[in-house]
Amino acid sequence: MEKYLKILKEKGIKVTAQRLEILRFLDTHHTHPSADEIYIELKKRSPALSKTTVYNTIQSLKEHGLLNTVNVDSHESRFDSVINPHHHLLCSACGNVIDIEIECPYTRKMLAGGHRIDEVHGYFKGVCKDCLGGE
Amino acid sequence: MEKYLKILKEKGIKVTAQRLEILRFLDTHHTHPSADEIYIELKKRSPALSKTTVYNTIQSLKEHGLLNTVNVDSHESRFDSVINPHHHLLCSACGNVIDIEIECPYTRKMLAGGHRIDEVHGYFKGVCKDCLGGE
DNA sequence: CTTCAAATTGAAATGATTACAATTTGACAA
DNA sequence: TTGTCAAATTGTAATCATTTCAATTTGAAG
Ligand SMILES: [Mn+2]
Ligand SMILES: [Mn+2]
Ligand SMILES: [Zn+2]
Ligand SMILES: [Zn+2]
Repeated sequence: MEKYLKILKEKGIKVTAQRLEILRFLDTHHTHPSADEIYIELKKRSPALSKTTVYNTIQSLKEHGLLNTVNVDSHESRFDSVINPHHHLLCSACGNVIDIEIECPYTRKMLAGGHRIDEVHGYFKGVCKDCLGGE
Repeated sequence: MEKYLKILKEKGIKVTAQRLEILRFLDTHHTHPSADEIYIELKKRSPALSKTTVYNTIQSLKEHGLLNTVNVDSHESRFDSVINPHHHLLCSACGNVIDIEIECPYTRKMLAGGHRIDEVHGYFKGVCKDCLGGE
């Protein structure tokens, strides 16, 4: 509650009820939701919410470094308020996007072949541990 | 010419003029073109070409392992007939997609945290060597 | 309380991709 | 060579995520 208000104020982002709700949702649901999933869920408690506001807020939070976009699924973007560098797996069985914490040396930003690297995205496609029916 | 005909026959893909042209274009232009770029370019010499055919052919070639999709640019897919595993950089200055040949241990498919990995995609965003104006 | 730039809203536009039905074509056999 | 037919091609229309836009509302400052 106060936590999100504080985050917005620290970043100098104007505080609105919609931004607080979206920020809270992302912070309490680490499921890498799409814009539509955020919209559907929050509209239950805030029926006046507009999908445009979801997109606007996502962009604002992204510009201030409070969330990252996950494009492992090419047909829609997903969003992640966990901003420490990590990779993602899209499970073709359950559709979930799962965090992959691997020690890839390129997880941290650096130079590769003379190019300047600003962002690193590691995307895997496969079948998650749970769907494999493992022990 | 004969090269592409041979490739299609070996894979058991029915040979058509459109498939030969698209395959040749991808093999001679390693620029990671979008479906629209392939369409625009080939339509110059084959005015009857349909964009649907470009999409259909891309899917067919992909299913037979003759091309990969590059989704470093979230708003449109790009295509690559170089099928050995490698990563990609999207330059925010010139818009080009450049191959990144790095020794990431996850370039080859393997298991990570109990999940089964079928595809590995490494996407970088930044500014390419040429646009940096470096020596 | 007033003010006003910024945020929100809903509707319309955009743009990549897919679905579909009619037409054409490639491979094969007569 | 010709006939056949499943598969490929084509153009149009539909889909769907995302963006644009103008009107309305709201948060923060004074
Ligand atoms: Mn994540
Ligand atoms: Mn490539
Ligand atoms: Zn799964
Ligand atoms: Zn460049």
